[in-house]
Amino acid sequence: MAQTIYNTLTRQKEPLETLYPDIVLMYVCGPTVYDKAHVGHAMSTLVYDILRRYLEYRGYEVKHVMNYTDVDDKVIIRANELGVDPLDLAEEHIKEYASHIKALNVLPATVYPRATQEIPKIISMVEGLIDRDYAYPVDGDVFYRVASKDDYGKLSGRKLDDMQAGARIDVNELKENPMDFVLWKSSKPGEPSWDSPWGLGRPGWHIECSAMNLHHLGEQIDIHGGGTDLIFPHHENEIAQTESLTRKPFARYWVHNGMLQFSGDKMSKSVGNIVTIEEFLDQHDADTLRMMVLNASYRSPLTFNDEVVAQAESNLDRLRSALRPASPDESPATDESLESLKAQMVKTRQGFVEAMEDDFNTAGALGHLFDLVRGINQARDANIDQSSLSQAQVLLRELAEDVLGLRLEREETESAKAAPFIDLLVELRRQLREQKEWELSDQLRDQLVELGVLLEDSKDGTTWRWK
RNA sequence: GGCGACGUGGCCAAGUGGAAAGGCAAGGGUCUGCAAAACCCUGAUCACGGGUUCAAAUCCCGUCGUCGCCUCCA
Repeated sequence: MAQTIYNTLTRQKEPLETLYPDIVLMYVCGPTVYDKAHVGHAMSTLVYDILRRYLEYRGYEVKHVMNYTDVDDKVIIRANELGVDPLDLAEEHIKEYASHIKALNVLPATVYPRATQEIPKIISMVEGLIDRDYAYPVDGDVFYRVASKDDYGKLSGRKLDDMQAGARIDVNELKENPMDFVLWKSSKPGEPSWDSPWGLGRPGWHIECSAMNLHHLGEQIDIHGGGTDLIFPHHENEIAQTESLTRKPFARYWVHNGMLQFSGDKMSKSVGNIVTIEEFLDQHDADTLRMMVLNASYRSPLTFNDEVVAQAESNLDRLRSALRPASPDESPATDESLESLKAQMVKTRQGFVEAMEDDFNTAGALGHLFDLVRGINQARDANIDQSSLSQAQVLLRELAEDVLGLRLEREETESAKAAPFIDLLVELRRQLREQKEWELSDQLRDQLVELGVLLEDSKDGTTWRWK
C-alpha cells in the first residue's frame, strides 16, 4: 500500500508522489494576524501538523512553510481602531500565535514567512505578470486579468461566466473585469507602504502566498494546505498568479481542512461565535483539541461544543489508562494472554498504518489505538509482567505521541511539588482504612477529588493521579 | 441563483459494493468496606422514496435537511 491523499483539484484520493524522492514540500496558509486566533485556526494548524508527523514517521523529510499575513486591510482597520501601529499589532499577534503553536505541541515549521518580508519578491512577480500581459496597472493599483488564463477556476470548479452572474462583489470601475483581483494596492497616507514601480503601496492578499512559495519552496510544491474557505478565491488566485509566471503546475496536491462548526455555523470572526485559543487553553488540556481533530475526518466540518470537548477529554483519559504499570500477583500470566497481547500489537501497528495511508484517516487509526488500549488493560488484569506490558506501552506511545502528537504523560512541573503532601494524605487515609474509619477516609478522598486528585484503591494499595 | 460537501445507535464518528470499527454516555455484571479505574456483557440495517445488482450504508435518480464557498476568513 502506498500513501493516498485527497486532492481538491481532482476531487479524488490520489497516490502521493512527491516531486523529489523522500521529500515533501508543504505550504500551509496561516492566519491574518489582526486579532486573537480562535480554535478554528488551531484545528487547521493541528491538521497539517498531524499530516506532517505521519509523513515524517514514514520517512519523508517535510519542508513545512506556514505564513503570517501581517499586512492587510483588516490589520490596518483594527490598528486604526486601537490607535496603534499596524505592524506592531501584527507583531503582537504573531508572538501570541507562536506561543499557541508551542502549547498545542505543533512541530515548528521550517519557515514562518511574513508578507512584509517578501516585498521585493512580490514586486518582481507583479512586474513579471504585467510584462506577460497577465496583469495591468491602473492608478497605482495592479490587477490580475482573470480572462488571460483559460483554466481560471479549475480548483474551485467555477466558470468565469457563472461567477460574474452571481457575483456579490463591488463594482470597481478601474477593473477590466469584475473578477479581476488586486495584486498591488496603492496605499493611503499613514498606511504601511512600500515603494514600487506603481507608487507607494502594499501587496494584495493572494500574491503574498505565491511569493512565499516561490521564495521558500520553489516553483512547484507537493502539498498546499489551508481551510476549505480558502479554495475560492484565495487558492484559485494563487494558482493563477503562480502558474501564469512559471508555466508549470504549481501544487501537486491541494489539501483543505473542514471548518470548525460552532452552534451550527462556521466559527469565524465575522459570525462572532468565537472561542479563542487562549480561552480554550485556559480551561482545557491542549491535547483535548488535538483529540477532537483526530477523532474526525480532517476534511469534514468538525463539531465543537461542550459535550464534544468533554468526550475528547474522556478519550484522552482512556488512552492514558493503558500506561499504568503492571500489578502482578502470585498467579502469573498465562502464555495465552502474552500471545494475545503480542498479536494485538502487530494488528495495531498494521491497522494504524493502513488507516493513515488512506488519506490520513485519523479516526480509523485512533480506533486501532483504542483496541491496543483494551489489549494492554486486559493483559494487566491477567497479571502480565511489566516488561511484556512495557513493550505494548512503548508502541502506544510511539503511535499516539510521536506520530499523532498527543502527550500521554503529563508534565507535572508545578504540581510535582504537591506530590509528597498528597502521598502523606494517602498514607494517613490508609491508616484510617485499616481501622475501618470509612467515613473519615471517604471524606478525605472526596476532598482530594475537589482539589483535582483522584484516588484509586486496589488490592496492592492506593494510587493517585491528577484529574 | 450558481458551485461543492455532508446526513451512520442518545452524542462524536470510521467504513464508500459482500456479515455495521472505535470512543463517550447509558444499563447489567466482576472486583471493592464503599467508590474510582480496569475488565466482561447489552444496543444502530446506515435521512426518506425509487432504481441498478446475486449482493448497497456504500452506485444512479428524486425528495427533505444541514453546512461551506460565490466578499474578508484556517
